[in-house]
Amino acid sequence: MATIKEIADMANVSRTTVSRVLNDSGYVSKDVRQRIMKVIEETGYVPSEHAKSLRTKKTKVIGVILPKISTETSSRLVAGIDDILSEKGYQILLANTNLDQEKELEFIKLLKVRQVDGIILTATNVNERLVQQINKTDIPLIVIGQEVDSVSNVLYDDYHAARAVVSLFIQKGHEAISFIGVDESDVAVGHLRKKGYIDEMTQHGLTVEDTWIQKGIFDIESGYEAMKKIIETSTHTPTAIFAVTDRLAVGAINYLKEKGYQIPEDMAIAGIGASEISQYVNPPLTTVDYQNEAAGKAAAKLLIESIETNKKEPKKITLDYRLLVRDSV
Amino acid sequence: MATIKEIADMANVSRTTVSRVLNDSGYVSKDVRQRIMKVIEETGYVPSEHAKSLRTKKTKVIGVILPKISTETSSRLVAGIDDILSEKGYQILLANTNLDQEKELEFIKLLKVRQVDGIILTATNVNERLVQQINKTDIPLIVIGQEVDSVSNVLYDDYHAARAVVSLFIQKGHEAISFIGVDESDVAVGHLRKKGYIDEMTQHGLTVEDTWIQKGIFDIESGYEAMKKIIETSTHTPTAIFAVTDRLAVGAINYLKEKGYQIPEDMAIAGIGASEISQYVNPPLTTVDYQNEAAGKAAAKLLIESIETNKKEPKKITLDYRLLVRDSV
DNA sequence: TTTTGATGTGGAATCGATTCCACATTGTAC
DNA sequence: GTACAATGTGGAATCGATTCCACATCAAAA
Repeated sequence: MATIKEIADMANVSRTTVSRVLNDSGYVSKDVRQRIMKVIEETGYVPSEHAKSLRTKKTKVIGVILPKISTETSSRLVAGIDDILSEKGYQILLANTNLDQEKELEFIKLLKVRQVDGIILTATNVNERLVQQINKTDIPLIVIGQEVDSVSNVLYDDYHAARAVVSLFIQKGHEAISFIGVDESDVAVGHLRKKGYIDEMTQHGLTVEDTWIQKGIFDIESGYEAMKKIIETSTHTPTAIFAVTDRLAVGAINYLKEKGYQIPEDMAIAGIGASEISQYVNPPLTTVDYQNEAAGKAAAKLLIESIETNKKEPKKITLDYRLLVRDSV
Repeated sequence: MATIKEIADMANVSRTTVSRVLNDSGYVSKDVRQRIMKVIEETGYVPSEHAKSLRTKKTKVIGVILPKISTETSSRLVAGIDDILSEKGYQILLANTNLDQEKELEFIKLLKVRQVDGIILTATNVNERLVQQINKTDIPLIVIGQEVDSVSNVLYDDYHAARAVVSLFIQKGHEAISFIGVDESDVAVGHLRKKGYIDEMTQHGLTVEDTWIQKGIFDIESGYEAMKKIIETSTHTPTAIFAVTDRLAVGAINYLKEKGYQIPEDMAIAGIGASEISQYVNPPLTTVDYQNEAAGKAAAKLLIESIETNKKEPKKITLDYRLLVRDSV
């Protein structure tokens, strides 16, 4: 791989001049410029990014920290991010925490060392140490999906989405509505969606039995188990189930079908996420579309803005959701 | 961000010595080592990757070129790759071609410039220019899913998988088996799977009518259209459908259901890919599991081996497949 | 006592770019 | 004809590490 010096020698000019052509800065005469261009063409020379980064402190790389790579949410998000970023000549450096909280911290450090121009963090739960680490990071950083005061966020409207789902059930005449959630340390999915559920119920004067609220851990299996618990332990069997993710809902459906329940006649059910399977379960699942790709795009745009203008004040964007009403209610 | 010089000054030693501690190479006395360590601790110093890369020509970054980010295949693949890579301290730099052939070439160049330590390329179709570009790349490179002579490959056994599916149909008594494929410029998915289909049919002395073979373009919609064509144009309506991807199969199912066909009674159907929806369509789809995650892992291992041993001879790995027989046949 | 080899440390070149400054040439206005 | 700005080019420092080589100690071997 050739270097700028070699190009300079071949074109009989100094490195400075080659550099000028490369970045078209400063004055270079037509003649010289063409001579240099020609040499560059012929040799297929491309400047080393590392040398450039070392000097300029810019890398054109954005670090993206994900809780898990192989989920629809993540891959849609990344698709959205990449869509905007690639347009602006940035590339994505992937960091997969595999739901390990420690790794979030580690990766932020690692990405700093690599001098990425910016970081997009999809956080699951936000603890004190993470916030500290975020605050002492001078690299532009966007957090998706969870609120962190000091930086820009792209947020889903978990609270209102949850209320909308419950509201739909109530409209359809349901009163005994049960809930499958996740741990509340996940503020967005665990806490806010639950709060939406509780508030909507309360506002309509509906009571919630303790056994109607169960927890899972994001996978289909635990949705099945949660549903089982609800059915087996409730004195009043509910007539509707609100699961905070589609996968949990699918698990619940599996259990209900196994026990001979008709959906939606015997039990209505809805999830959140608009995952692909939600269309193909039987009956098609009512869900909320969070438009992750749009979220990714929004985050990328925020980040680029922040990088290019070097502005500090954090912006908060709350995205729209769409309730997809299908046959499961 | 501190530099090695500052650390050296604070510890009253030379940069050389600090570097020695950092990489534990050469001789450093206990005293000095501890003194330096202490300063490093206190300042939270971490060496700049760029300066390091500039000097050592190593980046601990692997470029991964994907045809499309947000597909199950890709995300599983990446998950597998990351699994192995992160263990060895490598990170992934993502490059998404969005099915644009030109971009494959571009990205290979770009990744070179960024001096990645290796490249994993998931190619869709392999043309002359791509092979040329690959050959003149001195960076270790693995191609997944398509055969390229000069480099290491991780391959799916498309041909035999296709035969296995067709064989299953035949076993179940089907003779009129039709085929929904994709363009044959995609050697693996388009050509090999078709060849497997044809060969298996021929070997059993079964004839294939022209109209039984239709093409789609990887999405559900085109599966629907292909199925429609088969039904509408065939003089002999087939009794089984082999679609080369699950999505195509799902599209076909949608059409068949719409027209009142019972699956598998009136029409048996199978796909390839073991995508998540394949479990949740009704009836569950018979398909082939290619274990993409395993493929990703295999590719990553090959790549690391190639990087660390600096060996050249290309290796070919053909992965196992599993036929998942479900209610659709 | 001298040699030798292991141990310990620093100086300075190097990687491949960018960029500040100095200097040279040309054109234009007074 | 002089002054001054605009234009064009190169020298050399710089970014932050690694690494070759030289040099200094010191203990054990000859």
